[in-house]
Amino acid sequence: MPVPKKSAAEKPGTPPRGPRSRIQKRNRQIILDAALEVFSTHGFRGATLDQIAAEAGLSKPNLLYYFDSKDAIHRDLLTRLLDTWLDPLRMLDAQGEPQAEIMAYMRRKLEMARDFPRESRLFANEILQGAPRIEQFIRNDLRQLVDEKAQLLADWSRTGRLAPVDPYHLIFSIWALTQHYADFAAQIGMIRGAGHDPLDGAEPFLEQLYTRLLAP
Amino acid sequence: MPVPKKSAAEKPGTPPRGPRSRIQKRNRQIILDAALEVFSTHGFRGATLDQIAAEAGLSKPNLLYYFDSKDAIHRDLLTRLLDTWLDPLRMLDAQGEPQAEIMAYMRRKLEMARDFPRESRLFANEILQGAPRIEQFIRNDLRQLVDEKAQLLADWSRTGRLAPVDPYHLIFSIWALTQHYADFAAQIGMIRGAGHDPLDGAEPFLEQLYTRLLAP
DNA sequence: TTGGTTCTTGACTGGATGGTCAAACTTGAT
DNA sequence: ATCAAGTTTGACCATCCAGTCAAGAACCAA
Repeated sequence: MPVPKKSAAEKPGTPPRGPRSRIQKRNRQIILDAALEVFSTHGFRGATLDQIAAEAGLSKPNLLYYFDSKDAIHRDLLTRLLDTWLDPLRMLDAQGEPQAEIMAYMRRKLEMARDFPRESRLFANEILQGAPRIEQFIRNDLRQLVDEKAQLLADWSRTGRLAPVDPYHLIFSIWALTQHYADFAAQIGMIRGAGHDPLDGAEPFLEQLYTRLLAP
Repeated sequence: MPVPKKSAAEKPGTPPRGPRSRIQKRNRQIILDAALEVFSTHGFRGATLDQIAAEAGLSKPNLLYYFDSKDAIHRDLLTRLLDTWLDPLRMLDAQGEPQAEIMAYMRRKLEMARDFPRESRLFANEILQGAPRIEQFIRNDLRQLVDEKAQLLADWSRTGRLAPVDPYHLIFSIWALTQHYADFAAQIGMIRGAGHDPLDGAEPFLEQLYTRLLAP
């Protein structure tokens, strides 16, 4: 009577589900980092597993030991991104001073463009393709949050604490301006010259722009 | 002694160079239109000739009868785009009234986002990938034009006809805001709901924004 | 109608690409 | 040191994809 092995993964080739080993953690992170680099510049279909493997310094079968498929890597990246993508807007505080709150929101978004340009480009690529993989996220989570904050902005305008301004376009304008510095960094860099940080002077300009717009 | 044929193209399979037949003109246009649709949503590497052929309602070999390669189609699209991409900024007139000139420039860019969203996304895709195919255009033509107009804006600011404002970031902000309505139309559409034109209300908002910024 | 030219396409090729697999190597608990 | 589990990879496969080719269909001037 053969003793059933207690061991092993449920499916062959599937890494253990529970707590991951040091190696698991390290290599998953290396792969995600490499994949972010490649997906964010070439888009999903334009990226290849060989490119990602080369970037990660691992073999292609090794990649597929840690992730089930190219799609799984991409899905993982997007999921992690969306988790934090909404935070800056969530922090817009109804109890705060309207102009200061909006300025702080703009500054948080600008920081994300500075610190996570690859994530920004990954997101931009997804939207350019019509957002096929994050449609539900946008229609549900993002839309609800924007509606809620737009309501808050409208209230602020109505009570005279903020200039009368279209709240949706105000939010869109912050997205447009801050993301531009990440997504179009290549263009800005080529125009401003090599020795120039693309974001130099961006914050003062945006402060000037929104200070003038928002004063009641 | 065989009489040399005067006829035929220089290379077999190469369409005639000179004046194109009706069919040539029509099919080239159909192909470019289909390719614009596909390239602008999937990027160069993410697009396939089969997709373009299906979109155009032609067979793949037929595509390659009119264009030498996938690359040639893409290059043709970019070339046509760049030809007109700079016009709105070129029209910024040193003789005009500063605020009105900038407003008119913003309006021209917004019109392009409305009328040519696919071209805008084609350009965005190219920049996201690091602008490999249009680097020379950006470093030379675009950079020179921007430097020249930034100089003009700086002069306007110095002589008090315009608020003191960073001229480069002023131009970038117009690019960012207007392109956003084309490139992120999918996102805006999902947030604002189905029955909504993404560009509704954009122009009044942008006028308000720049009116407040630019007043001396 | 005729005959040369232009246009169209089914069938194909070579190389890239996502993914599989079994064998080999490494690690770490005992 | 031992060995079972976890990790790595060379070789391989099926499919996709850009591009070719030769033969046939449509066009048009005489």
